[in-house]
Amino acid sequence: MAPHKAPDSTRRSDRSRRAIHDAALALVGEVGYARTTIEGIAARAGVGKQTIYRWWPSKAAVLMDAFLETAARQAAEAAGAGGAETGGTYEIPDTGDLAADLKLVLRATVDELNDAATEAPMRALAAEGIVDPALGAQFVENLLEPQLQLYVTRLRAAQDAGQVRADIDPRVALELLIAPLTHRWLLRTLPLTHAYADAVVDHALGGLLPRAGA
Amino acid sequence: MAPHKAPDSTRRSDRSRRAIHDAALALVGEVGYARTTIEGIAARAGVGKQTIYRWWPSKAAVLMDAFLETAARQAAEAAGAGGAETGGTYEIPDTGDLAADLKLVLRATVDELNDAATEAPMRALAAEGIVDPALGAQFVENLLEPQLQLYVTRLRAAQDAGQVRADIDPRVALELLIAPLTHRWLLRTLPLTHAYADAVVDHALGGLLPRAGA
Amino acid sequence: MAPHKAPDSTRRSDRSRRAIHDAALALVGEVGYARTTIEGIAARAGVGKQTIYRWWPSKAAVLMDAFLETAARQAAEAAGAGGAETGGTYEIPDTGDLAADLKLVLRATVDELNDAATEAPMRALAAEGIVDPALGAQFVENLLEPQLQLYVTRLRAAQDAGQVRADIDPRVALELLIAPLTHRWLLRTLPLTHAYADAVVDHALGGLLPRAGA
Amino acid sequence: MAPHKAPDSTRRSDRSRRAIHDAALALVGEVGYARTTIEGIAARAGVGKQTIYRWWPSKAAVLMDAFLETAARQAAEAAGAGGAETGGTYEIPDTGDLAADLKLVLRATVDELNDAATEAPMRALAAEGIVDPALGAQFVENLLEPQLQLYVTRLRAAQDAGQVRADIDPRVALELLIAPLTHRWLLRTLPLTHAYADAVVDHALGGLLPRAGA
DNA sequence: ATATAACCGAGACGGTACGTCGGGTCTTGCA
DNA sequence: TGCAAGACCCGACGTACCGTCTCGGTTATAT
Repeated sequence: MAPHKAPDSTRRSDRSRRAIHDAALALVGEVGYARTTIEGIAARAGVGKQTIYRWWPSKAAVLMDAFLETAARQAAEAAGAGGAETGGTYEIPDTGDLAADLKLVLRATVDELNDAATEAPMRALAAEGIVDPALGAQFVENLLEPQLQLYVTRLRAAQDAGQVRADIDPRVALELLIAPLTHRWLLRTLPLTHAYADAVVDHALGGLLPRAGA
Repeated sequence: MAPHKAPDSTRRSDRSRRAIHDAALALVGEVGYARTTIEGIAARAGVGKQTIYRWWPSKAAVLMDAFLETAARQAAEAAGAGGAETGGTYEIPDTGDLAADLKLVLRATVDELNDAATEAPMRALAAEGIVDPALGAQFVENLLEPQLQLYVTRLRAAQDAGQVRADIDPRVALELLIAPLTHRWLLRTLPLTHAYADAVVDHALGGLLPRAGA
Repeated sequence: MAPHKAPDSTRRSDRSRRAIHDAALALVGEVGYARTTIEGIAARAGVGKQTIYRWWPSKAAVLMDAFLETAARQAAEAAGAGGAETGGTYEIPDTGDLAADLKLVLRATVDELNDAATEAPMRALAAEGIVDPALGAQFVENLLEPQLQLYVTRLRAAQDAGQVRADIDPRVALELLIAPLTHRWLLRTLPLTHAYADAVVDHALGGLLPRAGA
Repeated sequence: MAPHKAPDSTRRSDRSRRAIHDAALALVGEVGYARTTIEGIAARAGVGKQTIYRWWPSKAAVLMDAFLETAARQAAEAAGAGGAETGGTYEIPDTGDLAADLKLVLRATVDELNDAATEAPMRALAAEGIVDPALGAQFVENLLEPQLQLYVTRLRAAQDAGQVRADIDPRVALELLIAPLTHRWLLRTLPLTHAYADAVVDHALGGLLPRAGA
């Protein structure tokens, strides 16, 4: 199990790391994931191929890293800017009106998913994660799950406030809200709009069955 | 457009077509989608590479075709066998108990998705469709949408019977039911079980908000 | 040793045969021998590939046939025109002046070899014959040897007339005259000119050694 | 011109170069030129195809290189061995008896041409050079012309010694001697023997015309 | 202050697969 | 049955990238 020469990360060139991230994201955006190659990234970044292979195990890993870095930077900026993020990464607002809060957040999510700039690499990464379990786990753990936890938090708060039934499992509830958006985005079955986000919230909150009082 | 010599499909070898389908499915199952090559499919099928390139534009298209063929055959058999399918392709039962009917069908879906035999090619196809819009559209149109329509039908019947509120949009409702399963399957966030299917049905039908009468 | 279905040559389409010859010669002239393909010949001749494979064993054979046909036609025309040919195929003149007669014929040969129109296919055929003994034998027997025999005849006549030494072997003598031209043409060592033809005749007739009487 | 990335020849692998030469010569000898493929050479040499394409433009060029290398090595060995070569590459002997010297050398040439081991690749190269002017020029310049110059030297010496007429053009004379051998070898008209070499020398030296003193 | 060890750019290397071309065989439908 | 058409299996083409491997060259500690 010789680790086969672990490179010394203290001597790693930050300049190269950044250039590789940038080149990878740019190329995926321009020509798509499939036609993005390690050689192409290296050439574009002005970097030797070995420098990529030394630090990443695969093309997908490079891209993932680039994403995580971007996400981290954005989070840092958000935190720096102080305020609670909307569609971003920070926290779901709690105005007391659960429906309104969820619609706000899910509309922001819709906008984020519909953003042309990030769509290609995002899809590529998701697709790769679907096929490659290890990468998928990383994707979920680092990018998706933190977001989902925000919903858990918000829903628990709503339960505590009596706005959501106590026998609801927040994890299931959150998937009822999030999954339909993901579904439309990934599979492109129907357009992903604000109206749809609203409808999802309304249907999920209200349920399908006739209400006793109605 | 691109005339580029359309081959004469009346002279196409059915033997080869079938062999290619079989080889493609077998290889994807055995070594995974990424390591399945056109060359490998051709060799396994005992066929010239050109025969694949003559009739399909890509590896994904071959696989899609193989799936459609399989699905069509199963549908034909199901129709021949007469009965209403459960997890299959035919029809959602209507016993009058919507929750029970949905749980039955969704549990079957869970089993289908968890089937080790079809998982690899199914994931591969889905992933490819996520990145390639044309393929994705074909995937949705031919494999997914027909299934979804069954839910629309069943939900409308439930509405007519007063078991579902009239202001519910069946399309949205169905996505509330299906999307969470798809979500767990594609992203592998948490295990996809019968219990989860049941929970989804219960949460979706009942809604998150406290019921007036409760 | 079943001849594997000998085709019935009485039912052969003369139209196709000619079209194939023409297409073959045209293509070799236009794109060169190497880039001339059986498929290309068939397409150009408006003929099925099988029609070529039915009657010829190889691309070279088609070309050879085309040449023989052309040569035969020219010979027929020459014979019809009555006169003795010069550089052609018929007969070497005998004016009593051997040197002059040979120069006349060899100059005509030079012109023939330098003819741009026939050069490409001629070279191709020669080259193919150099590598493929069977084809080479055909080439020699049908195209070259008949020409060489004319020299034998003329040289014997010269011997009979006392213009050439009796101990000369006409076969060797003829090769002394012809081979240098062929050599320059095939290997492109130096330009192939009338002056060279004359020089070859002079050197061969006079020999290299000092003449006793000189 | 064609920038197209010139490879850095200082980093070229000598091991590969040699292996490719050897494989090429071996294959041409074993299966003939036409059935020798780049792919086959690469496989036999244990080399990637790209390594061949990186350094040579064509199969013929590989073979030519292999020949030149072999010839150069033999020349070096001959030079090292010190002595004057016979059929080889070094020098035509001058014993004062021109006829005998020429017969010696031409007989050696006959043996060389009849050598079964080198015949196939030699013919292939010659044939390729006949069709491809660039390759032919290389063939002539590097392999043929150096040999021919030896004859020029020897014939001039003979002229100086009064053994050959002063009005003889050594270049034409040499072709009178060499071309007939080449002719028989390339076109396989008649067997190429020592006796023929002798006859060519005798006919060329003595000439065809009756000698004054005879 | 200088060795000496790493990362780094560059790119040649042995490979695998690509998508295309053409070879030679076989089948179909027309004359 | 000959023929035009062209699908078929196959082998090779020349190219693109893979991941590994040298090669100098530049840093950047550790003597």
